Amino acid sequence: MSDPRGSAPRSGQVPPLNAFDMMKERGFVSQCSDEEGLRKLLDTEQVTCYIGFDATAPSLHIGNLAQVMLLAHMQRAGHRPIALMGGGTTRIGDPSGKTELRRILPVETINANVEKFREQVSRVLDFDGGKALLLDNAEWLAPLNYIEFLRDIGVHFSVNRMLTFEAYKIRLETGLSFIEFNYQILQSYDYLTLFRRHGCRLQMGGDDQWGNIVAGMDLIRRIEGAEAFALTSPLVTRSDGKKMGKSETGAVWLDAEMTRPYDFYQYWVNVPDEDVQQFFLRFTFLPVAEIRDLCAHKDQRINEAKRRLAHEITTLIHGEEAARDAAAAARAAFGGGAGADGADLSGVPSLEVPGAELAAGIGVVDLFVRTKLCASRSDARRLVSQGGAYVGGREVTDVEARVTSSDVKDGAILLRAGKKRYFRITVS
RNA sequence: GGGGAGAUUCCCGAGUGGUCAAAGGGGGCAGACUGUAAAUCUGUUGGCUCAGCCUUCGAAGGUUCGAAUCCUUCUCUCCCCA
Repeated sequence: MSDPRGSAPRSGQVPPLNAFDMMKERGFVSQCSDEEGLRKLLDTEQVTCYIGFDATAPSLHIGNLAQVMLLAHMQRAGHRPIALMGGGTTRIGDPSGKTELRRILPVETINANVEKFREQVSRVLDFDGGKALLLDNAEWLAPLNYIEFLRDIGVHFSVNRMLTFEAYKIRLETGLSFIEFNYQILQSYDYLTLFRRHGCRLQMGGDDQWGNIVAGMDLIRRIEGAEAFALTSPLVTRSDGKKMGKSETGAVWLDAEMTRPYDFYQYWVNVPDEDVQQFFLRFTFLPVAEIRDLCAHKDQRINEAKRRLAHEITTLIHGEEAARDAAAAARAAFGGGAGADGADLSGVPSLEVPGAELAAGIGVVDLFVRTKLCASRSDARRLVSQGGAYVGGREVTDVEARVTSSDVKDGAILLRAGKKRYFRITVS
């Protein structure tokens, strides 16, 4: 249970017959091209399904993780997921939901991103023995011949119809370049290719992808005369209206360098009450009944559930040890009061400062800036004057105050900015 | 190709010669209230050697005692006509 990967489906296991209902129960279903048809298909055979991922950032963030989790849930239900990296389509840019032209990334950057994704997705999906596939659409998009493509694929697309899609309608107001306009055609071609090569018959994605997915489905019907399916999930939203995956400091990434495991863990602990169940369902593999149980309580006990949620997801992404460290650090910081003696602060970011320098004394303002707790000296002054700066548990009220060796406790100094941000200074 | 509109601080968006580091909203940060939640209220939100100084209003020049505001050129964006 604590290592979700441990219970991945074994080969030869008979697929449970209700993958569709599982998705529905866990909140993954928003729109479906043919609910009955898909349910029947999922009941009768192992279905290959895919979701595409952009390669615009050097790491997946937790919004993408929602999609990866859908694939993982499908895998556990006995089906075969394909994670398709958009190494090729990213060279174009998807206009869906965007109001501005996306800047086009250099090919080398895209390739590097694809490699990072490959590693991250492997943490959640089990690729052993072809139980899941990881592909890059650059493989078939890059060598495309323009004339042939127009002749074989382009003929099947009606510009009139494409113009009716909401995504393009919006962009029509502000401007839509020709290559962006082709995104849907390329994504459709992806689906067709996966159908041909891997027998993929289900494409999933977020609600914003509905148009693109359906277009691919149509293409398969026109060219191959075969039935394929489309299914979209509601975009993960937070009840407080904050953008999913955006923390105070920006997006929450899966990469430990970009978002420290401690912050990753804290993100989930700080989720609004109303969202806990929804996140459990989509981001963990816990049985639905158990989730309902965990989320049944209001008031303080819901925090219990939040910690469990954070533990499950952090374990999945960063491993059990990192999750434990993060939990311990959080307990130390919030549990027994800030900087309680003997607290385990290993998960709190830290900085080493030469003992000699400390002996001479360092201005609080300087120190807070050095820890990145404050963006500038002005910012640090502001923090102090507003009563949000703490050194070793004591509030600092004087901007001119200095931190010296006498502030060291157990070989370190714990700094705090506001209620939640901690930083540890160690002496060398 | 022709005509028109515009580029303002993290975002949106006021601002047409001094009282502008620049209204208002959003977001962020801090404080109060709490459950490391939400909602709400308050303060704050360019930088610094901080009662003062420096750098910002697409870019570069110019006019002026003084420019985000006026002039010139350039770059980019959008709209309309062809």
